[in-house]
Amino acid sequence: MLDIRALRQDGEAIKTALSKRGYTLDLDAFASLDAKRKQADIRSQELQADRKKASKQVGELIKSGMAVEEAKAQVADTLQTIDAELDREVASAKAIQEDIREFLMGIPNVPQDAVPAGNDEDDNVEVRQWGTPKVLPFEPKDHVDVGEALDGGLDFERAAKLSGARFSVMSGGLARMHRALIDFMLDMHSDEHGYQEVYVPFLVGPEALRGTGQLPKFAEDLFKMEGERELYLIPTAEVPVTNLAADEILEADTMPRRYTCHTPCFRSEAGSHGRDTRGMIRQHQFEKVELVQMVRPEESDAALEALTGHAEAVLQKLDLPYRVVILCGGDLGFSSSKTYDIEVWLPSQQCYREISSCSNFQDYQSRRMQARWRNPETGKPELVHTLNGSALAVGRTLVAILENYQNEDGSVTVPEALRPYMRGLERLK
RNA sequence: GGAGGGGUGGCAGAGUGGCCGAAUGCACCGGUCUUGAAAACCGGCGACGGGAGACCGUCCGUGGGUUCAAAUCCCACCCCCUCCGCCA
Repeated sequence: MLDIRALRQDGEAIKTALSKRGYTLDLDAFASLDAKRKQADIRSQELQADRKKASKQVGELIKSGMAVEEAKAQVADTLQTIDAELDREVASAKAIQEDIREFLMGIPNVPQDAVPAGNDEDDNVEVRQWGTPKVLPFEPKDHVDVGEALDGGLDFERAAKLSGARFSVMSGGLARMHRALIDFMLDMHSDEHGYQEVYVPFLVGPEALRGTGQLPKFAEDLFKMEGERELYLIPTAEVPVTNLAADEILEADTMPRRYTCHTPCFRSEAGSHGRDTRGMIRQHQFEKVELVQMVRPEESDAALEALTGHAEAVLQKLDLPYRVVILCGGDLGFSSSKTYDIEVWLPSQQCYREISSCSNFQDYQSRRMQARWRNPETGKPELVHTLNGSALAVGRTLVAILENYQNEDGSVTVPEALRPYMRGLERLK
């Protein structure tokens, strides 16, 4: 959510910045809502103040010895006049406040200056490359062919029997490698990058989803539970982990907060029919190790660079070639002010595919969820900046390993860094 | 599932109809003292919205209600704790 004061003061500048992401901010609508709000606010506050004064007067009269009924009679007329108008004014003030809140909740975050202009992923700008795309001395198979050929490997048909399209079953060595990847990533972030591992609920209420920005606009992307309680399957650990700070005031000496968390993620993929239907690139259920940070505002730019580096470190240890791109305005997520995507090399597609997304949300999420810290310089609670990134999407990491580490005989070499997590196993056959 | 207790400022905790946005303690900030620090003492110190400001309004888990007046009384819901039962 944007700061309403900023919108009043710098409406035009914000509108211009938002146009970079293809969003047209209706400043006239805002101005008229805000004017209406102010009018209703002032009027209802006057009435409330008058009413309060009259009530106090009754108390004072009684105390000075007047009979209760007599004291009430003194103000009866005033109260009657006020009451006639008050209910209406308060109700309309409330309604307009709510309208403004909904209006604000529907505006995406303002892209930073560094975000390049552009409409879609084709306009994203490469920042750096790491490693050299592997050239295999044979025709590379894609991860589906590699995985299905393994002894106990990938099985999409049985997954479909259980749950339909976009699910997978893994077994044997592949299932173990999948689990090993999670362990490997969590250990790395805890031991080397200074994150605290957390375990969180996989079902959350609507308030948490409003806090991070999935609701109210993107309900169709979520799986909603049946039952008397309104609960949703999390689409990413970002939701429960970032909301740990909701409605809290963090002490400065406990910051920055850095959390790493493994969860399954559930996405309806409502808007992506026909895209990536083959294999496990785009699934309704997948595992992800997430990094989340809550930092002082002046530290968030540097924190994004560091966090992105932490995600990159996983690929470096696994020796998987990748590149980092900065998302253009049109491709930027709703709540983000700046996002780096990390894309891993897939030999079968001869291109880089997204495996991580690292974002700085600045105070956009924290304002929605009222996540604050006590600034020692001012003594006041101020909004924190939040960031997160995948480090990494586990399923896609597995895809990248299957493709980049495949051998001509159909076996898959286990990346060296992963072997300690797989009891020394060197090959999947 | 049954019985009871409870949700108040950053934390702890008082407050059972008007003088309460709220005692007190801790924490925090400023000052005195001190070579410095600690201690002691003095003062300050909730959040949000509006206003140039004086100020005004809202907020005591949430939502309704009673009343001229609600943290305080009534109703519903949510959450937490204790005991019993059940259970991975």
